[in-house]
Amino acid sequence: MTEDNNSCQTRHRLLESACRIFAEKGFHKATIVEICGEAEANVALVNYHFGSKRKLYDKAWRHAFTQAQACFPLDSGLTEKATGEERLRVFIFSFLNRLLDKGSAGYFARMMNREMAEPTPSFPAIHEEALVPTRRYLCGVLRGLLGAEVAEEEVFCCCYSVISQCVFLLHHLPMREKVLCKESEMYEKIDTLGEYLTRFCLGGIQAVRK
Amino acid sequence: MTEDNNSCQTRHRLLESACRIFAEKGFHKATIVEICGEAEANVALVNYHFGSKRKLYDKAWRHAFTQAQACFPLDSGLTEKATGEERLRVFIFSFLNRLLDKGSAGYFARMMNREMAEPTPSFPAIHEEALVPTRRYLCGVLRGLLGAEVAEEEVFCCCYSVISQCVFLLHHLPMREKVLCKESEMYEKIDTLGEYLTRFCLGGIQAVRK
Amino acid sequence: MTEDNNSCQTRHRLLESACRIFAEKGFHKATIVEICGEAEANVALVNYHFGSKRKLYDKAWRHAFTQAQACFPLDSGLTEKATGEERLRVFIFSFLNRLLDKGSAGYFARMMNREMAEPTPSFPAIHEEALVPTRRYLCGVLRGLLGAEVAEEEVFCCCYSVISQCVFLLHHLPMREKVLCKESEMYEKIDTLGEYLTRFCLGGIQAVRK
Amino acid sequence: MTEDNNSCQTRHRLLESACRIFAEKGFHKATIVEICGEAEANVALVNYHFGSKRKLYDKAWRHAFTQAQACFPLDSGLTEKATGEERLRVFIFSFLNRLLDKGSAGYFARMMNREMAEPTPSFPAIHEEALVPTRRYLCGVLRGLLGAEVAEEEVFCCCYSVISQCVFLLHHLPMREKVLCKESEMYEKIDTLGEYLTRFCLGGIQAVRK
DNA sequence: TATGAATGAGGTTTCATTCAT
DNA sequence: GATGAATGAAACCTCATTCAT
Repeated sequence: MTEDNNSCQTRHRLLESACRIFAEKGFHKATIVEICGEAEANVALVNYHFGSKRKLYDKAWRHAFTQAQACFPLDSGLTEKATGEERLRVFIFSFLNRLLDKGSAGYFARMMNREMAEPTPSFPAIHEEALVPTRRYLCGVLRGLLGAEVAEEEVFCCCYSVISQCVFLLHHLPMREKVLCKESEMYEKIDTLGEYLTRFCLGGIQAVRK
Repeated sequence: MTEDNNSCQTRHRLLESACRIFAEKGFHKATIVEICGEAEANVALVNYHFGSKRKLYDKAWRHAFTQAQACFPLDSGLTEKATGEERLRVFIFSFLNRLLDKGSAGYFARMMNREMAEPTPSFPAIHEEALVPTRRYLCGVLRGLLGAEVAEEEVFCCCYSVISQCVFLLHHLPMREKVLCKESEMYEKIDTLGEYLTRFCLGGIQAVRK
Repeated sequence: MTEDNNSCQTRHRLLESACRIFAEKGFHKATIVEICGEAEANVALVNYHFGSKRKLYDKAWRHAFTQAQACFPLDSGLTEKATGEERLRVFIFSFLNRLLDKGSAGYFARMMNREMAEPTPSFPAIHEEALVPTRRYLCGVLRGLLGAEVAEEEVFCCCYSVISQCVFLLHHLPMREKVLCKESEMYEKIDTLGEYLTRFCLGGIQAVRK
Repeated sequence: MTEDNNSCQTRHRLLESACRIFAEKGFHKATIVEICGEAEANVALVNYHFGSKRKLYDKAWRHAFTQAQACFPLDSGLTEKATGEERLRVFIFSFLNRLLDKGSAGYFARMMNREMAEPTPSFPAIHEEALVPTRRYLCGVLRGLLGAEVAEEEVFCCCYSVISQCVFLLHHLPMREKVLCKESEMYEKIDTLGEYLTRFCLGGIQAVRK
């Protein structure tokens, strides 16, 4: 936040618009004209403030990631004494919140959604700075549940199992928006959903542990 | 399929190229020039034969879906006496094969990968014709495992749990290509992976059933 | 000429306009819009026919060089028995004509004028294909005048002496156009000028030969 | 030069940067941002101090010309008794030094190199203030060598012959940088080169004089 | 004097689509 | 059926210049 000093309002407005529009349309379909239009700024200002569309995107995903982390920490409210099950539950709920938030805390997840299907040149940096740390945290939680004798590879697979089920919801967002699939209304209720996922995953983990 | 009569070779070549390139690059980044280049056809022929890029895409995903179904039926090799567990295992393996196939049987899955993250106007039709039937089949399998007293909603959730874990692999393909994440090498082995997923999902289902 | 088949008139018009405008304004100040305007063609056609502005330039200088060679061959009218002095005179006159021609035979020289002061990425190819052969021809002529015992380096210097004096005229064109320097009116008379240059250079060559 | 009072350091830094960058890239390819970047000044200051890019260029070439004159006077070290040949030799060496100097004494020559190929609106003033006086001086030297009965026009031609051969070297600099033409290595040695040019020109002059 | 921000015009390129043959 | 040429809209980027402070 110190380097992105908001001394310039327009610059900040551009960043906000960029986050929203990149999240909504992805890097390629988002246009500078649209971002500037929303920020009520001249198109040349993107290049003035950020250098290029790509560099703006780099600032934007970092900005969005910071907001997601701040709003929904992965270990929110956990004490040192929390059990592995509690840690997993909290992770799942935090992750779901990040994924389903319709405001600025959800921008990063939506950007990642596109990034996975159609990576931009920024992907390696995103992976390094945002995805790997998250995965590492979850692996730690899962190791606690699986015990020491389970192979690292299986911890890793469980990690993907948990994440994939959460992410698929987001993956599913456009489907729901387009198709209005009434059966999936329950997905709106994060509580119900989180409980279900926790239960399912704990069952799966149990089975993996043998 | 009768209208797709291969009376015209060029038209067929265009369709094949379109499948490959739409699968590789997605609808938006694929260009007509490239598709025609690969098919050794004139650019005007896309519009002549199909009307527009969008209509070509419509033919292409259907074509790709047909191929995926033909190569990897979801109930491949099952007899009437097969248990629920066997049915689930076969589903997972078939689905994984569709997802990871590098040839024409994998085109549809890769198109869907993009379609989920960035739906085109064709999405509703795809959903209706391809995704819903698949989901319905899997729900049947899961109902057999969960028993009659479990709510429909929970069957539905399990269905998403199974599918999401499979799909995430594909979702992860570009990431793996870009980042060369060595830890996930085991994902190459469909056998190992399928067994893992079957075990994890059966555990999860067990937990949901209580 | 065989690959630049003029089967397409617009393409040919574009090439002609490009030669004229690149010669007049140089690569950087010439704009695609202007070239297409003169050729009465859509701006996208440059990229359609040639791929990019740079590739158009590549076609253009080659086209212009071909025209210059065809109009004013360096050995125009020489027989096998021609003396060294006659060969030098013919070279100087041909070269002057290429430099001072106001039509298409002079385009290449004017392009080179810019290319020398501000080389484009095409320069190495130009040098290789156009400049080196010309220099090699003149060096042959000069070797005949200087005799066998003069060092290669000195032949080379004389070559530059001859060329530089010719080229400077062209170099001087914009000056004349801008300043209307009446003293230099004689430069218009290629005859007078060519005789002067021949005399001066022969004197210089004599002095170098000792 | 009194108006160029160095009361303002920033203004002076801008002028210095402008000289260097205009010499390196020419008027058109040099950008205000780059000049100001090198001078560590704000982009608005060019217009504040000089009015426009063009007016900055006007100050710059004059500044550069002054430096060239100060470093390498055309009659450096000559006494009143010096012969015409000595005067010519000194002129050629001074001129070569101005052309080939890599520091600030060479900026003007490099600006002229571009100016000749692609004149800016400043050209008439440059011609009047810088080029004509130099030419006039050389004509005086040549008149001494040619004698009184040779026509003014021929003195003028000889003047161009001398200058053109010198200038061509600079004209050739970018070519040498791009193409690494090893044959011309000797051109690096100003001594060798100056002697050669003096000899060649004296021979030419002799021939013109008949 | 100096600054950071803002502007607008203009440039190249890409691409789906259409036209005439 | 098929072709090559042509079109126009839209995208990103650059840059000299100007404004408000």
